[in-house]
Amino acid sequence: MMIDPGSDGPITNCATCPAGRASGVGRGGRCPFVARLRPAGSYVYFQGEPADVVWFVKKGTVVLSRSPGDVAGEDSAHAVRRVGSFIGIEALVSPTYLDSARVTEDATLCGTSRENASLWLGPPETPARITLEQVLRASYAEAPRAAGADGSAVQRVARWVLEEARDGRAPSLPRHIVANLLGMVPETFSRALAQLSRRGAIDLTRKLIRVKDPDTLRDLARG
Amino acid sequence: MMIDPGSDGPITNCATCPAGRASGVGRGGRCPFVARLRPAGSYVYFQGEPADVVWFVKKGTVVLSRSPGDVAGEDSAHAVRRVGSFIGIEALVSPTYLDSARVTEDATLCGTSRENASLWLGPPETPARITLEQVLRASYAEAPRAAGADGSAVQRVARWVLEEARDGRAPSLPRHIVANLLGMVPETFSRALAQLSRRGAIDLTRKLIRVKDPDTLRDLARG
DNA sequence: CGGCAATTTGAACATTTTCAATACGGGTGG
DNA sequence: CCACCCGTATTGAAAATGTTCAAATTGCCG
Repeated sequence: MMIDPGSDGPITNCATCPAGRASGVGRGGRCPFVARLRPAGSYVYFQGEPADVVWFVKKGTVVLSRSPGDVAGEDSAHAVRRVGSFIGIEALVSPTYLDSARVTEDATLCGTSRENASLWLGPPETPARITLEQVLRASYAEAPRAAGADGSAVQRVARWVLEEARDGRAPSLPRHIVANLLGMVPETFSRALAQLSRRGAIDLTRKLIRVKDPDTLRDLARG
Repeated sequence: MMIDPGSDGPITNCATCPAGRASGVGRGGRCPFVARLRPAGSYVYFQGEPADVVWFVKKGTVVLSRSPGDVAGEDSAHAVRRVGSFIGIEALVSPTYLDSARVTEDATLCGTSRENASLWLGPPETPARITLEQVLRASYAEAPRAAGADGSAVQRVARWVLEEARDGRAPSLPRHIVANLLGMVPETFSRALAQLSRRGAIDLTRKLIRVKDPDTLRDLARG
């Protein structure tokens, strides 16, 4: 399907590739990324696999999808990556891939191991690197938001409680904001919380949510 | 509202701050970021304003929200940023802020101008910087997805068509993937497209979507 | 103690999803 | 070159889910 023709300008040459240029290709530098062809329909990696390779898209289109919890069917795409994007870059901050990547248009991808990517990025503790890592962590922490896209209100709320309670966070956020974050109106949020409470998964007062029965909660989160 | 107490560990000292350490504070370095106090309820910046300052959260909580199109009311929060996060970091890749940032828990924020931040990050065209910039661009390109959170199916689809057609992109994505991206089932996507076509906003064939009347389309996107 | 704002509850309403059936288009083999 | 087949996209009607609007409740603060 197309929306007006319009071309996507594949990158064919390391000298015109941002990664290549940053590596100093042509000025004696060497780029650690090596190109591979991937046909439309193939998967580059799956959610949950060890994140061993970082990729860069030189040509084609890749769709990222994430399924709440475990390994994915092919549900819930959440982003499209085209020429000039890194994919699997979460390898820098996560031991496993956080989503699955599927080629939807024949692609040329340049890949390199996590170690080489890390070397390539230069010393840790430099401003650019800590910033990069923080930004990556922040993007991928938005997992709940991605999960928010699908599932019933009760499931999303259950997932959110699980997620937030896991690291003992104390959001102190007004309910209507949380509701918003989860993509629902405050009334719906309230009802969902009430249901979680009715089923015995949480203890609920107006000011505090406490996990009472994590297993039940997990069940409710699953559906 | 809380989910179990649990502390948030504010950063009180530049020597324990990632940004401070990366700047070499204590080893003769100097961190360009300077601290400011912000009370709960205040806004740090608004969507659409010139993005002149990059912030780092040392204490407190900030909620990011984005409204499709123009300047925001306080609708549709889409992310929470806590201690250790950068906010307004889109300043590096965008002339204006892409969302509004509102403090929800008294905060200490360290800020510095875009220029200083850029200096601080080191020379452009280094691997870490081009990677950072690419990742930022990718995160913020997910705007359509954020917009996806609210509005009716027809509105979201209209917005998507507008967005994709704007830069002449040719996604060639299967419909069920696009539908997914927009947070709806393929059937709903199909119906929405049919409606857009019925109202004369687009030309629709099974394989191609062409914008026929951008104004009508914009109206439909607005609601 | 009274008033205010946030939250919860209820019932009608609107939208989206579901499930099932049909149409379309591209590719294959005759 | 055409008929047939298969997977994708579309349409229809019923059911589920979330939203809206209005009213009642709760906790906080003066």
